[in-house]
Amino acid sequence: MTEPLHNQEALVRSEFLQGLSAQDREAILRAAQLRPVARDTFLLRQGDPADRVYLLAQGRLRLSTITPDGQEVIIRYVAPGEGFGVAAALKDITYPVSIEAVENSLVIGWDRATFAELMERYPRLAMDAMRTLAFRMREMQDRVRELQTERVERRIARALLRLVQQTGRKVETGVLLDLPLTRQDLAEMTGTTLYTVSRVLSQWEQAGLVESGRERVLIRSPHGLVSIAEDLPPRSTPER
Amino acid sequence: MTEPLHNQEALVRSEFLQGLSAQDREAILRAAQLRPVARDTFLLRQGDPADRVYLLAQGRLRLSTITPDGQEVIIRYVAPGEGFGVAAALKDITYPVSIEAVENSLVIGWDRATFAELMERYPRLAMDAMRTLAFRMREMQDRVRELQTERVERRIARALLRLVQQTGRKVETGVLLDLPLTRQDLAEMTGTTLYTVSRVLSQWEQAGLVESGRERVLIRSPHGLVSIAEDLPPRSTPER
DNA sequence: GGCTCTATTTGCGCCAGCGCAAAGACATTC
DNA sequence: GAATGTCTTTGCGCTGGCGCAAATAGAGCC
Repeated sequence: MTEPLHNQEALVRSEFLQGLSAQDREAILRAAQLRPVARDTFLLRQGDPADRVYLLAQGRLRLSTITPDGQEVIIRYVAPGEGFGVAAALKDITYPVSIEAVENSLVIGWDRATFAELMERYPRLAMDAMRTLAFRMREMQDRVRELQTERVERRIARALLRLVQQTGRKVETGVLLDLPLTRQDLAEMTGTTLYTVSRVLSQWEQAGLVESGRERVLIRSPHGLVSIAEDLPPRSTPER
Repeated sequence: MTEPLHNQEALVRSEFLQGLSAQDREAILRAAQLRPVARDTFLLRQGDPADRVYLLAQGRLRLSTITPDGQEVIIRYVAPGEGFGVAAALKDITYPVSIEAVENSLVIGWDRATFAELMERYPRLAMDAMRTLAFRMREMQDRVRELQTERVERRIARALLRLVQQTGRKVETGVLLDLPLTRQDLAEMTGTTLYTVSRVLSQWEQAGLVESGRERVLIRSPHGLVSIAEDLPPRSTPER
């Protein structure tokens, strides 16, 4: 957490630093601290004092909450260029999620006061942060709608499609989700159990839609998943 | 939507206008337009261009989305002093929810450009708006966690307790939810059906926890609901 | 008071999805 | 390359909650 940083690819194109000149962006980044987070270790834990705002430079993070009785819920995955901890540092005393690296990662962070100063000095930064929050808000709203109105199969399809957007890597036979992803992970993203996820994936594999293995999912037919996620009945889905 | 406004009780104490001097607050309010919304009419519809930021002065609003196949989901109720439309006006082209008055209401609104200017002139306003967004974010996150991990009965208990916080009116025999609230509404807030809500309420009525009628719920024992919402098993709730 | 409309309740049958259990498939380590 | 640990699959039985249908209860209107 020592030396400064300026023009990493992911940071330049970050949602966070959009409307800013290269110069301002550099100034903002110089005020940040770097910190590597090794795979399978936690950057911070739910309940820790929320004193920093972060941006992911490299790698992949998972934000999750755990209920008192030990059930985990994955709030979202973070890809390079995305910010996190904004809402918490703004409003809460403590972080509401635990943050774990699912790959070796590099995060940059500002302490709360510094970030506040920066927002004051660079109103565009404040705007970007707000826009980011607004965007996350909208995503969460959609997720609530999904959880309340859609069946498990459809939710899983949507979750995969979202991951395709965020981290899909095109290969010869389809799109590979470029992160280690267990059945349990998918269950925690969609509000079901690892058993049901496994059964659904098996079924899709039969149908030639996906190809999945240990901690690995390859989507052979994104279009097929879309037709499950949307409404086009792939099979005998009764009217509802 | 004509004459200005300054010091309504609810507005002075609004989450939106917290860190501001009475003077600044007044200036901000003067830049807004007033608009009454009669009970059971819509202020705006999902899909309308998101060109305004609002604050509720009086009454009660319901924000909801509807799925293509006609299922409705209630995102939240708005109480006096609360802002809404912030995220949409910031980021989206169109509003993602429809907004209906469940009581005769009075809203004040700024157009997007004016609000942006105000935020620039009064950084505290920007901070408050951000803090509000962050707070909503957190609420939505909690709701997702609930939907994924908790059973229907518990979700209904939580929804009622939230309403108690927001709109509970203390009466002799308990706390009355001071808004017209159907079983269908509760179902749309908690991701279940009006049938299940009805059954659960009947059961609670038997147990003396609530007293409910047509579009009306009175909580006789908030404490009893809490013990359902939390973990203390009220009866023979098996371990998990 | 009677009519109409909407909200509520409850019996009943059904099924999507849960979760245990046990077996099988990969990876990793030494 | 054998052993260990984790992840995945699938059979099986069960149940929470759904949703139709039909009866009942309020509330407002004339």
